[in-house]
Amino acid sequence: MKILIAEDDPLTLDALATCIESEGFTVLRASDGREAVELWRSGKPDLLCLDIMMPHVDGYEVCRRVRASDRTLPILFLSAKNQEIDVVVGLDLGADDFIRKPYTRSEVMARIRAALRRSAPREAGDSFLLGDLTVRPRALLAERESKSIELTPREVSMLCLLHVHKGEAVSRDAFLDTCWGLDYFPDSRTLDQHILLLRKKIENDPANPAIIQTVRAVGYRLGGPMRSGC
Amino acid sequence: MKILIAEDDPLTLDALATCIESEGFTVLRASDGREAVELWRSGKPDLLCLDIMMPHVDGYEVCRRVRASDRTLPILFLSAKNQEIDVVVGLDLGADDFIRKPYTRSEVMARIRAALRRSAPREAGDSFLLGDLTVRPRALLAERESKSIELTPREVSMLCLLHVHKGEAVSRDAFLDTCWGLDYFPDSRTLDQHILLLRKKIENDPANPAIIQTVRAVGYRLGGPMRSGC
DNA sequence: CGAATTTTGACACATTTTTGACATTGGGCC
DNA sequence: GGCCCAATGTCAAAAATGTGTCAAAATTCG
Repeated sequence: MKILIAEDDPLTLDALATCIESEGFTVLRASDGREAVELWRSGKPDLLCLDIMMPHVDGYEVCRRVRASDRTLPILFLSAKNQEIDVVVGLDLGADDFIRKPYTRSEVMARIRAALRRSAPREAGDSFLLGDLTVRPRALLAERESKSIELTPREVSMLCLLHVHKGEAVSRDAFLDTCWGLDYFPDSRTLDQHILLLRKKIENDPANPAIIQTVRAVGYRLGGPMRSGC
Repeated sequence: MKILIAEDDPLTLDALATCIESEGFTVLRASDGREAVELWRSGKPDLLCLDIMMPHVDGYEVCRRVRASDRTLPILFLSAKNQEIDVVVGLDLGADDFIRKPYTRSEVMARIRAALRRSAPREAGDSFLLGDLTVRPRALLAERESKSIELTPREVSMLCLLHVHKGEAVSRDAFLDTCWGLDYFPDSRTLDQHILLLRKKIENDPANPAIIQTVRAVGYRLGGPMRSGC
């Protein structure tokens, strides 16, 4: 993991860098905004720590330029500027966090860890939520209020497919392609049957499915209020 | 977008809620940790704001429980506790941010916006607006004020056709060509019938269609604000 | 072998699509 | 304006289609 630090005061820069390196990260050092942008382009860091006031190009401007081509790279401001308006400006420029001086090493590290954690790609096999149900693919389990429901590999595979396509309908063909062999096209009730069993297992009221909704002529879709949907 | 606030001081809770609501969010209010967990399960909020010190179950514990089944929901701590160790504990529990008192409204809002922005890499994709209606073709859904309307594939196809030709009339032949088989020429009421059903589903007042307007002798066209001077 | 899982076929049921009959609307024409 | 005609709106019912459900058979796996 590479972290870029842009800070014009050599002492502060060094203190920060030492601290971050001691946690096992690689540090790229920039002493002004221009250098920061160059290093960002050449060094491919995983996270930026930017001071606001720097020669040539200030931290805001660095943030703006980076965000123009990378909307997900974690960017943290570290600054003595203490007006909340600056915080608001910084965050609304697309920064992920704004740490005011005086800060402690441990807080800076905690915020860096938090930012990196968020940007880490989710692994397949991680647990996820389906309504009030927690699905743990690797354990072949679903849990509701600490009650466990055993699942078969195929059932897990179906739930994962639905989860991956959360918010949209998943066609019956997609189910057969993904959860069965590709060239499998029975004119049969196999898929319906599996949906039926799944619903009996995981729905509170299998007769009125709240989790697995059917989309006639297409397939199925996850129900419930979608988070992050606008 | 729903935001859950857990805070045991009624005055603080109310001030926060008012502020957040004024930015257009829906607020779920919890006055202790237990309530917060219940509301989280039932209300499906998009973000949590947690006070640390609360009766029954404290903010840390709420965070722990939520993170046990949802690793991506944005969680912000708002607290008077001012030791950086608390900040570190909070963030390392998986929180996304930690805002200390005294905070300003604008900073809280900026940090909420930042957290929501990160959690919504969700590409709105191909969903589009029809008046006050959001159409999500891939989900076969339309939404108005968070109420879902189920659509059939044909209805989606018709709405998409109208949307593609937004601002101009779409001929009946075009509908039949695109949404039905090409060489389809019944002297029948099929198309009218489908328009009728669609209007019943999506129009506020189906008798006076505001979305799907008929263009006599031609076909139909999307309503709403038209460019003037055609 | 026995248990769990998967598949199949038959049937009922619900929804969508189409059709035909009839009412209503709007525009051109006298 | 009033009339006529074609285009569209509306309804109810039939036809077509897709799913839910069950019981039983087939398969897999320890």
